Amino acid sequence: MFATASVGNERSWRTGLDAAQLEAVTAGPGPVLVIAGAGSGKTKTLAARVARLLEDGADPDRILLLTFSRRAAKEMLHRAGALTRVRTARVWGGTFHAIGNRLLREYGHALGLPASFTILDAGDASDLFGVIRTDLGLAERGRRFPRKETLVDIYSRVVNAQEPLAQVLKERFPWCEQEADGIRDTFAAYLERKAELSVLDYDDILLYWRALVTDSHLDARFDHVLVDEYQDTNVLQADVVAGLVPDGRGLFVVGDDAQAIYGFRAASSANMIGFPERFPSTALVRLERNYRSVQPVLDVANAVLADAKGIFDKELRAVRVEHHAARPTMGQLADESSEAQFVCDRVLDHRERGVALRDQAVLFRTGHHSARLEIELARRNVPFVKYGGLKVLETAHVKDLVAFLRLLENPSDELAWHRVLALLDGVGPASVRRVIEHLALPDAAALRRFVDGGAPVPKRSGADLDVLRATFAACLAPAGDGEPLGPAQEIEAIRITAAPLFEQRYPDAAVRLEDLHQLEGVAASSGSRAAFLADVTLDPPTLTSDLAGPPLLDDDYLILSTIHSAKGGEWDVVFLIHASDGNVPSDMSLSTQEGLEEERRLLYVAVTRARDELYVTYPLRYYHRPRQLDDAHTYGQVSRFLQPHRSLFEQHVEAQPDSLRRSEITGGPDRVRASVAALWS
DNA sequence: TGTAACTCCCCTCCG
DNA sequence: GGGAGTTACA
Repeated sequence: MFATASVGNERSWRTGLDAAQLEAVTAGPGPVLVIAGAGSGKTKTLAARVARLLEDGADPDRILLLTFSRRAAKEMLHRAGALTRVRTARVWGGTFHAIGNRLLREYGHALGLPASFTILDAGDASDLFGVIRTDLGLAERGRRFPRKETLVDIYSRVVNAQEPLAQVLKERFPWCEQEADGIRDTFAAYLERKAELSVLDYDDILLYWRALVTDSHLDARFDHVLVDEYQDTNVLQADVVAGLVPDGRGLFVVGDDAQAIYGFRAASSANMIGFPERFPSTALVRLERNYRSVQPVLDVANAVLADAKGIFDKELRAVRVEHHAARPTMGQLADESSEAQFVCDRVLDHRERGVALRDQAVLFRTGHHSARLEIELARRNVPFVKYGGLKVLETAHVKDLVAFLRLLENPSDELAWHRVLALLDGVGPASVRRVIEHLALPDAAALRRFVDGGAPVPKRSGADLDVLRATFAACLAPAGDGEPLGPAQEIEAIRITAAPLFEQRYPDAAVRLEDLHQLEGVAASSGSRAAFLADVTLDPPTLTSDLAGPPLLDDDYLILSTIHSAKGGEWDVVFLIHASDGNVPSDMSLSTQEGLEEERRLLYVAVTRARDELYVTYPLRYYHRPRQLDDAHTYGQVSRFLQPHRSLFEQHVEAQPDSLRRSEITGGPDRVRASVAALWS
């Protein structure tokens, strides 16, 4: 359908490209490294490159486009499709994890991987570490063995950065160093248990994929590999890429070291900086003209980056000529409620003046920073979608549902049994263990036997047990015509039959069951149960149903997003809220210089999302004061990265409410007075 | 012995 | 607000 765009209006991939973009698009087969500043037409360039390759006769099934979100891949292929008559449907596009998953299902047998494996999300992985931690007797009283979440973090760091455990402990988890032996044991047990359960975690997908491209002797699967956001790849991902195209022929990567914001996931812009050395014949192209923002916005971005360390010199210059472009606004609000109201008011103002809601975005450092705003938006009936933050998969009831589905997929999945059986009133870890022993896992027929014969649970759990058996029975027994149920129908059956279990567990069961209802739609588009489970693990939909409700397709809605999830996005009007020191930079990142620098780049990413107007706001006062680790930072004061550059903003200072007593001002009255006084001195 | 109830503590970013 | 750890009860 997109191909029609070119009919009668001969649009080709060359249309509207500037010299540098054209150079990148037409550069030889590769290796090509494109260093693309913010707003320099990176997406357009990648899309045009794909279109050009297709027009030159490349086989779409042998083109791979790796991005950081499924959304980005979709958008790029959509745009490529509009630039050529060749169909883009068969081009491979997606995240490293999604593509890795797909390839491992197809070729994993070459590595001896089981045909069907399930994927552990971060929560499952930490549950497994919790079990191991207890089994090995490391959770005993009075002992300060790392928490299961910490174990996952350490493990993931070791794997993703490919650093020895001792080094990781020393540099990043010094308080765990004396437990190194125990940690080593848990890691060994973790590997064993994953193999027994036929599960892979997120890191395994990359590890096995790398093994697939480096150790096995499969012929090259792709002729062209294009990678977006290359500055945010880690060692493992860079190895995968290099393995896909060993001599770099066909490789095209795009990145911006000033936008490297995934250090916590072991990403390193060293991959990008070192690219020309790894691939000596690299053609280097720089995209430097900013087409996105007006100059006053770029002035702020440049100021933020000017103080950065270890970044190539960059000075963003606006191509757009807007003589009356306003300066960005810095809003100092009395408290979080005022901030939410301020943002709502301005959003609605802009809409009145013709800027659709979907051309506006509100960005923040962490998922819960939007809580106040979400309530205010819901109160005023302003529809919104939120990216980032809590994912549906991380909520208890959805994990329950997924556990049901995982058992239907793989009846030997012990972790899923744990979760499902724990729904029964009166059943705890001990009963679960008994049931699992009774079921004699692994056994493909275990679920059938459970439905037919029950299981040893305490007497008072009997009624609940019957509900559970009935639920599985409803999923196993095809309705009437013998056609097996699809994933959506299974969810429906679980939601309805197991409703009593959810109702006794969750006081707000009605809302949660409605969430499950919503998931039926997602499942319906996934095709198979296995595909749905992979989708929901690798590309979890964000949770929106609780307040404003999921916007209807084609509806106009405001975008709420963490800064991380906003990467690659752009909007006419951008609000950055909670821009206080301690939030941006986050107080958790202050201990190291590299952490601090990453926070600076994060702010840079946020600022450069704005086309026309930028608002940076922060509340003077938090009623629930964020914790303060030391005196090096305060809340209620604007980010240290912006403090010296206040003159680049219009100032909006809200009067303090009468109820605000001097002693209550976060950060101390003197500092606040000084920051206010700085406005007119 | 195992579960429920209670208390305390800590809270990032993502696939 | 939720998870981990501890105590009280069946």
